[in-house]
Amino acid sequence: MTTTSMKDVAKAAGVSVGTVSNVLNRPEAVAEETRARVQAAIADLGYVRNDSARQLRAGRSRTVAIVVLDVANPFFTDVVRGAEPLVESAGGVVTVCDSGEDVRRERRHLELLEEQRVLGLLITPVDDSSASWIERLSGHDIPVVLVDRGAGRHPHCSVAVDDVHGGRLAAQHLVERGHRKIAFIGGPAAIPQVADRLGGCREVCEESGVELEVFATPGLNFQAGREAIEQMLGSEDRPTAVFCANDLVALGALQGLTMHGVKVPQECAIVGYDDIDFAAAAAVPLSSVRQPRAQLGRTAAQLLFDEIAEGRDHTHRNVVFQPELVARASTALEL
Amino acid sequence: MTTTSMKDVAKAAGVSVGTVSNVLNRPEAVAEETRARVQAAIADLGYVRNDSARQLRAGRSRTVAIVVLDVANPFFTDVVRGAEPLVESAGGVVTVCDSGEDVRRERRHLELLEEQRVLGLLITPVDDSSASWIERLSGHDIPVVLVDRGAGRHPHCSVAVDDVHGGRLAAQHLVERGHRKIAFIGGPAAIPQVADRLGGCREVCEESGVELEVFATPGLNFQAGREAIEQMLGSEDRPTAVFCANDLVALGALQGLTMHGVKVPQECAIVGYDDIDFAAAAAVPLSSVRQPRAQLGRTAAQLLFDEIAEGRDHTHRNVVFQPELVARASTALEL
DNA sequence: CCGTGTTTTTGAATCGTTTCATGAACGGAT
DNA sequence: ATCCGTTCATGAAACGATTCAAAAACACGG
Repeated sequence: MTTTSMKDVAKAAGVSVGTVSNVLNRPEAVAEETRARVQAAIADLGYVRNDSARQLRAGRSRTVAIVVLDVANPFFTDVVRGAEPLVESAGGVVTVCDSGEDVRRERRHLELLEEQRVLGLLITPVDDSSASWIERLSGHDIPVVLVDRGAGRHPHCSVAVDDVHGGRLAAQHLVERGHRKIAFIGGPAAIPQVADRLGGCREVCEESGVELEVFATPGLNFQAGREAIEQMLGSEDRPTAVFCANDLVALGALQGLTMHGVKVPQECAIVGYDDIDFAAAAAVPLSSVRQPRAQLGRTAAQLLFDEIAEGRDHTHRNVVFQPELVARASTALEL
Repeated sequence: MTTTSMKDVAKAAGVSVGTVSNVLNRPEAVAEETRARVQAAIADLGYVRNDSARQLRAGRSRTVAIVVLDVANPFFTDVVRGAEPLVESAGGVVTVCDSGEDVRRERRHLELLEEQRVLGLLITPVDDSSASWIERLSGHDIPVVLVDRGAGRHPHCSVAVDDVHGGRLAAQHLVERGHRKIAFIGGPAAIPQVADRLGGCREVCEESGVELEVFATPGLNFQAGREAIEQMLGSEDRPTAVFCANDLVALGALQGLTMHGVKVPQECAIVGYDDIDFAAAAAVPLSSVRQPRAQLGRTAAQLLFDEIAEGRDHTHRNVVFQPELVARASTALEL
């Protein structure tokens, strides 16, 4: 009843454990006839390799962990999809961890991943407070690549999109459309992406003398967008356009506005961020700032394996992509 | 440079490894003063437990694996979200594997999970061909719970939703709305959920003499929905309503119809399946068959831990939930 | 039949924990 | 001083694979 080990297989095939191991790992190094005998024994006993033992010996697992802010956000699933093929073709396995924008959850994951001696880590940190934890991992020889986030002066590779520029694009677009009062919806402000997008937006507003009102949300999801709209509709001198920190928030905002009979874009325009697939399929197709999601993931994985390969004499690289604005109905000029 | 182990900690603290282990696992069993000394050494050396060694000794990992058809489908992320709290409160960890509706990918995951000696498995199998593989795992003492899928006569616990009934609900709704020719969009037909939903739909159509045309798709995503519409619009005597195997397909279909200037619901009604959050926020809010997603996940995890706890004398349970139809604009009667 | 070179196989050492039987240390009662 | 009961600490034996130096088996020319 207890699980069968290599020893059992060895006994059944009348060989030593070393030979069984060879059949599994370097079949070409064992004689045709022996190999067959061992393989028969394996099939017979239903033997399955024990990965813990393997890893213990190897000192490292084959797992690449990706820690994201929200697995339910299509943006991140696309990033993961971009990274997977590369990892798998390198013989690795991907494991996805959801921090849920919560520093404590993130830390729990990091602790666990370190105990598991993962091969590498791709992470979109919740905020700057994670920095020391992350450095701890890379200090323990676990290469780390920051995703959707510049490394700043942190000692890591990174793949990011210029969020300040993205924020500018969105704001410029709205200003060009003639809006004189804009709302920004998003939060928590500690999330760097949020801060940067807002920052870019604010720059443009100041440059062009447009009023900006900020509605902070506790998270970047559907729900948050809807609630922020409730708040916004309460205020007098309502903004004529909203820029949302991501598309989920924007979809929530859109639904909130629609529920209150506010016409989009005639009475209130919307710009989102990420250009997830659902954006184009929304009630009113959303204008959005597009990021190269899959490429973000692919490049991150690439940097990770480069770092692993180069070992000691590796120099960190920081790749920055430029976002672009996709204009759709939610910011169309009134007909 | 090499990782520090318990031995190093023991030496630094001037105790034996057994004691260090005790500090970590049963701190109350070691004297106050010693404990402090060991903990200081741990912090000093930056010691991190090696999980592989732990698992090797324990013979089991603490990981509960969830294998889903598509991580990007909000239906599944909600199921996962439902399961997570229970698993974590039991001291476990969740790992999500995406089979992408591909039997081969699914099998690769299963092989790996078996090698990892996971604590348990929650799986939505791609189709029936997985059955023998899955039984192999449970034969090796890894409890398995089927998710969103009845166990039939397979020896497992299961949590499912009555898809045949769901299909009936959708069709009935459309028939009541006066439609005389309905299209079903979805596939591959080998996926049981697809077959059942179509089956229920077909029953109702036959009972009420309504014509049914089936458009098979290679997958259950956005893209598939859009392509099926291209095909449907080509045919003469076009159906006046479509029932889609899930909401992603429905959203794709909606976009396809809109792009071709076909008005929803006036010229073509749509019913989706799953009632994901995006359904209500779609261009035309989607009518959909709702499943208790989170509860599905929660119950599955519950059954899994029950099985683990009961051990030898466990009897498999099969829970079936009933779906309900949520009517929205996409099937509203013409105004 | 021997020596030499090549191909296979062996088996002990190792990875880092946890567990557990054993022993040490100590206090208090006799 | 001795004995007993607690409370703590010890260290060796697993767990199951991989690795590698060394032994065994074989081939073949002389």
